[in-house]
Amino acid sequence: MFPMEKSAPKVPSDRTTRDRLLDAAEHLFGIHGYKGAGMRMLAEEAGVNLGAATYHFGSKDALYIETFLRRFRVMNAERLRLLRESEEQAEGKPLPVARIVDCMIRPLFQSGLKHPSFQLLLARNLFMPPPFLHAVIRQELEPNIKVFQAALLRALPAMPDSLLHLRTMFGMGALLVFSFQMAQMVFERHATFYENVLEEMVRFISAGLQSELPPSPEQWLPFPFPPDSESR
Amino acid sequence: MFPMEKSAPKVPSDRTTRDRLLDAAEHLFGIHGYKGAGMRMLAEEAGVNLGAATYHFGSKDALYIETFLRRFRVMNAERLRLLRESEEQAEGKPLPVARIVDCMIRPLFQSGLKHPSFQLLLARNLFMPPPFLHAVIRQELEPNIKVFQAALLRALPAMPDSLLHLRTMFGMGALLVFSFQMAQMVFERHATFYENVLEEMVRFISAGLQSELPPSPEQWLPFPFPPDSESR
DNA sequence: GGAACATTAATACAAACGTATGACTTATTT
DNA sequence: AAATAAGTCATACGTTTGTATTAATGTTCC
Repeated sequence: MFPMEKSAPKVPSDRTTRDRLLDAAEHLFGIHGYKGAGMRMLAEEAGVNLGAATYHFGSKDALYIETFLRRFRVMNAERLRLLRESEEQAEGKPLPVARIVDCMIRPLFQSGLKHPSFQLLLARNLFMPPPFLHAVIRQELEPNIKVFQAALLRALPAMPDSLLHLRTMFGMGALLVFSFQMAQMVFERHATFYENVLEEMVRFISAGLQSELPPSPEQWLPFPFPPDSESR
Repeated sequence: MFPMEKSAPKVPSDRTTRDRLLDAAEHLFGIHGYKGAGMRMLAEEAGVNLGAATYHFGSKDALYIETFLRRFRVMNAERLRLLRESEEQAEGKPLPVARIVDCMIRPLFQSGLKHPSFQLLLARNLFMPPPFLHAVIRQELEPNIKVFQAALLRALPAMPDSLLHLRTMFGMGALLVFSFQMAQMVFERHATFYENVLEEMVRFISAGLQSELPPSPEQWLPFPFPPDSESR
């Protein structure tokens, strides 16, 4: 029933079918969304048989999750790596806000230039993940968010937690929507000076984060990220 | 074949079936998206027959468009009204950036409190509209964007067009994603001090828009809004 | 009151969906 | 070389999809 139930030394065999399926899934799920891309469509684009998908992944959901995590994990790891590297260079001193934001954003830009389809998929899923993905994303993203929040709090000691949380979410929104648009530009081969755009985005978000504190004490509930859409 | 081909003085009759269908569509399309909500689901929630949808709207696409435009139009009109009102009060002097941003954002907050389902629908469609909606949105949004861009340019005369355009887009992104999350909070009856959040968002976006100009001349292509997803 | 129309209702249809199955071919192992 | 496993393939099943069709029921006006 399942591909490697016993023995199976190192998944040596395919390396083609399975990966071609993943690539096709990344591409088509990114463009059409989870509901918009059917298994037959994927199989055709990948040039494999319809049954191959069920064989290698078990179900559409599982394929979707795997497609998403494949790059999401390395992107998050890269984010942490950059931040740690910066903090080592700073030798104990709190990092400037812009630097922290840069560490957060840069991997997304880099990944977007190499894998625009994934960037579409990513934006889709951070915005409105299908229900079965929601927990996965949260679990994968949570440690990341914690670390960056902590770094920002060190850089902005006067800012209340809840306010920073809200502002971070605004920044995420700007980043998210923009990355979606950028992916389509990359897709259409509209080469642009993305380094400039990245700098500009860092400036925008940093300015927002550092803007003056509100006169009245802020009062609101925490907004979860990402929100779960299909829940109702 | 069609409901009011001739005579048909004033569409007097229903006022129930048709509107119940629109309400159900707003609710379910908002939550599940275009692909996620089927005609039978809508009919059941509205408490009407399946055929009624085809009869009153012709097709699923048409129903979707009408559901979207019903509130989108009045929201945009309200935006323009607020801006014009502010400009009259200013008597020729350029408005402060924060004021312009407020006029842009406030109607969305108000609408979100009254019609959270529509807010979900709106965020969905501004982010990744189904292909058949793309042109509609663009046409409806274009004059609005022009007016606000002009007002911002008057407030920020030193800023190059392309930079303002990019920063505006960042702001849109923050607004968009947040409105999606807010809608779900409203849904779950988590009453919060939304006026505070609104102020905070105005502050964030205004700070981003007014942040220092880049040292090097910016160079990039214009990013379209909204981007068309399904196009590839 | 009956003709003309507007609306609702029940049912049918072809297409697309995700998944399951069993036969066939290729690899790997002993 | 035989045997076992891994992978590929064509095909089929049961749902669900959006829409079309046709009959039944209200409603309106002369």
